[in-house]
Amino acid sequence: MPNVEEYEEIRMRVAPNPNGPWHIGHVRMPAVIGEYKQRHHGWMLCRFDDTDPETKRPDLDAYEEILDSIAYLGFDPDEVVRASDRLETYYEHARELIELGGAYTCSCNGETFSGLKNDGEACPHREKDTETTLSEFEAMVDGEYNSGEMVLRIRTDIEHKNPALRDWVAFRMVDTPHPRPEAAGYRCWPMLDFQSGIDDHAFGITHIVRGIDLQDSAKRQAFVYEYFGWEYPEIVHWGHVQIDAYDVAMSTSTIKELIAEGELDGWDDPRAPTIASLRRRGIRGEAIVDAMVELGTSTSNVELAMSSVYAKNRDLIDDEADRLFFVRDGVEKPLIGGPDAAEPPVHPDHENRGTRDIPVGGAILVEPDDVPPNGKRIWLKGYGPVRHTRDALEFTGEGIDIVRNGDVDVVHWVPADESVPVRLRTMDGDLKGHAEPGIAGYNTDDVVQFERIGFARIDRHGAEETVAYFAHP
RNA sequence: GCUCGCUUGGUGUAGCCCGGCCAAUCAUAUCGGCCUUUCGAGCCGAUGACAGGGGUUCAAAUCCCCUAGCGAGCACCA
Repeated sequence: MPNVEEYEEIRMRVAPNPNGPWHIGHVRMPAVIGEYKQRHHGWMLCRFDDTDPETKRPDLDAYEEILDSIAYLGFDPDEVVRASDRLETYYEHARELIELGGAYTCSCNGETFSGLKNDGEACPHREKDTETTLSEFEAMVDGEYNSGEMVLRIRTDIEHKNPALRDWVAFRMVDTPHPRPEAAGYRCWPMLDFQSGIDDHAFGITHIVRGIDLQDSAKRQAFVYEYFGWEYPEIVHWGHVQIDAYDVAMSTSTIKELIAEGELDGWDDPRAPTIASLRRRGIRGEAIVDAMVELGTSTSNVELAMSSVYAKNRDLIDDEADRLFFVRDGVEKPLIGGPDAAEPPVHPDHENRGTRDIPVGGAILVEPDDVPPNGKRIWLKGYGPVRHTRDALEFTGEGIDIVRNGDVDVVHWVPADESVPVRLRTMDGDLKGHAEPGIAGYNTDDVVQFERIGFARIDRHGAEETVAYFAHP
């Protein structure tokens, strides 16, 4: 953040549009702001920029879902507001701005004005007197126009060399009522650049972070700040984030469509690049925050490697995740000789957590790739060495040296009779298999490590099967 | 078309404002070794980058110019 030493308190805001649950890209803002707040005793506002009841229509559930996502990341905004509660404030500022000669009402249609603007020519409404503008604006506020009939424009510089800054729209009419009952009566809505500009000043925001798509916003808002004699906050623009490892596009509307079409089970489908999905997979918010913070705030577009998130998460959960065996597509083999049970450790780094006692029975399941060729040995982890003879595995009783010498692979296994059917949901689809009986003792939200496969979160124990979500290797 | 911005290894990042300490930092990734009854973790090692070209300077990743590539805005979306 630039010039932090010049402020007593760094005040930042995250300004989501509540038009759906968050995907991974959305959390970059709260992650970075939240992290900064914690490091430098900053202040965080969550302001819902819900000023478009029509094309980016707010989703009433999203307000809470977004706050929930922020909490999941580990942050707590100091204040939460909704722009749709603050219309009167925006109107007041608009009136003041009109008095200052900074705005005028305009009834040009979009195409007409666009043409004039691109030629650097003013429209006839620009020279209206203040009284007319004021009364027309009140008529806008009172809802006397229909959508498209009248807007309030900021008077900037109609010949500005950057056409994007010329006399932009501050308020427009929207016929569709806002979904929030409290705001449903309003028809005259501010545009983002106006609303956001007013609010950033009203809340004493010192540092704004936003995407490069809003590069021109500050330049537009600067005209308003100039009229009011305000000082513009410090600003950081950053590029877009892409996430590798996902087939599904990171776009609220795309995900929404895929869910509607049944391609995805919901917002928490493991294949969806959403916060709900990561959460269900047992990935900690902190891991996401760390990875996001590492991306920095460069203006170029960046790609977040999920492996980076996984590495962070592994650090966080490895120590407490108990070990379990899970065999995918098990091949059943009779087991001849050897002990009746195995006692592998609950966690190899923490002997004091004890052992898992796995009954062996007369046969076990191993993964197809782990079945050794006839006559060759494998070491059943936590149990001992066996040799593949004809169609069975025969206990040989050799010492661990055969593994140390590199001759024998160590593989995981489960008893054929007493194992639990498990469906492991992954980004690449569901895997069926069997886990050792001890899995029944874990509850929803527990994160375990399936040895030689990876970490997973226990989702539920159903009548037919236990469901787990795969986090990462 | 007009305007604004960006470009450091596979990925991300530090450095760039205020040129030398940068034969370029750290992380992740990949590969190899040690350790290990797992995947992981740990320890050790390796791989690998200043978009290209000019200029200024004793000295350029850093300043200037050009080229290329990428991105954004020019909405009564956020």
